[in-house]
Amino acid sequence: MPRALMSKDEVIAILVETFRRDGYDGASIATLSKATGLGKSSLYHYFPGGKVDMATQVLAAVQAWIESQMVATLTGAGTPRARLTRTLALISEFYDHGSKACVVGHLCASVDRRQFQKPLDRVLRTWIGAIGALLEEAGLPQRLARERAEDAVVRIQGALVLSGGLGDPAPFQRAIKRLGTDLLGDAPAGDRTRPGRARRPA
Amino acid sequence: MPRALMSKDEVIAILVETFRRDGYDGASIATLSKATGLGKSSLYHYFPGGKVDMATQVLAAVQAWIESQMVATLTGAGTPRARLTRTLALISEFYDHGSKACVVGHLCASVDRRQFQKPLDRVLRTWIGAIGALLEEAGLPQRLARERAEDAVVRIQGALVLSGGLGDPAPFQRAIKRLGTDLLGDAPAGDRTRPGRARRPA
DNA sequence: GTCTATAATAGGATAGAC
DNA sequence: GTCTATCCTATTATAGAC
Repeated sequence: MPRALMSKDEVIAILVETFRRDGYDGASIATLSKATGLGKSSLYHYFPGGKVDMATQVLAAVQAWIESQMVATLTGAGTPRARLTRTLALISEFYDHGSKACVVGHLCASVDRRQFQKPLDRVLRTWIGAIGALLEEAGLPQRLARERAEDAVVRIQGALVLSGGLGDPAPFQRAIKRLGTDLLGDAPAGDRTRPGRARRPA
Repeated sequence: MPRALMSKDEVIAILVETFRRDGYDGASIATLSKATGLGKSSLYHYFPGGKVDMATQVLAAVQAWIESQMVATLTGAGTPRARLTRTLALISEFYDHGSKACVVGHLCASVDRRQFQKPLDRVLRTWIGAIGALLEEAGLPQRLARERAEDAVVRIQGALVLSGGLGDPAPFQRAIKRLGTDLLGDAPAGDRTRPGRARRPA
């Protein structure tokens, strides 16, 4: 029996890249076969459930990435402000500064989304929760922290949609910049509670 | 020769609904045929260029809708604040308060998006421009008005992605609420310049 | 674990009758 | 303008050899 040409993790990494480029509905088995360099049968060996199975395992990989990389950055050394800045840089890097789409966003919009609803839910809630925890640690009341964390993910997803549609990464880059100034502001989004502060953190 | 069963506008309206439900890549000609009640050949009569043609004409319809309905609301009677509130209500209604996706967002993420890049660009820029014009009229400096208008569209798109992924309209509803308090705030998003104001407009 | 081959279906698009 | 019938390709998925 032939040895594996690549690890399953490597296969999944290529699936992520292909799904984020073509979308879930836009990527066919043939596309994914070419991208991975594996024949269709090899793909079905790894993912007996076909595309739904692939999406499920892709989501598990994203879940693991968030729980390691992103959480590590959010809970690492330095002030909350510094950690937030590093997290935004990590996120920006992850999306190639706005020129690559989000696999999670594509899965959210896919026809089959209900078939992997649970892991999709989990990824989104983990992501929002991780950012929310940092904001709370930074002193924001829980309710506000959670709301702003949701807003952060909303803006990242929306900015990627806009940048994708315009074929221009600038909207994404502006959104990341805005998050750097908005998330740790001392007032609820929309409420203004303190006098003139420049946008630079302390 | 048989008479038209429905006007082209009616056909396009059904295409919009089908694309927003299944996505552009997720909707097949057969799907669209069933949804409209027209045979494939009838669809190709209206849209000789197939799905790309459909998307182009759908975008033209959205363009017309924004230039009439949305602009009418944004430039109608009342204070900028009142008009913004009415516009957000209009938008919320349009997305069925978060339970229906955005056809423009789906087109932004589609594989064929470059084939209707121009009308897609135009719709997005018109949309952002219309909101920006109101914010400017309300007294915001042009640069800030344009940035916040972009942020508004970003947040609407992102919230629809999130609500779609979670199967829960609540994130969208919260995003609309946040826009009601954020867009006309007297400081740049992220800057805080005035003391304690409640979120209710004057 | 990987491949080629193949089945069965769904997809996009067209022809031609009415 | 609409339909049925059809074409051809692509697609999903499986079978079976190695």
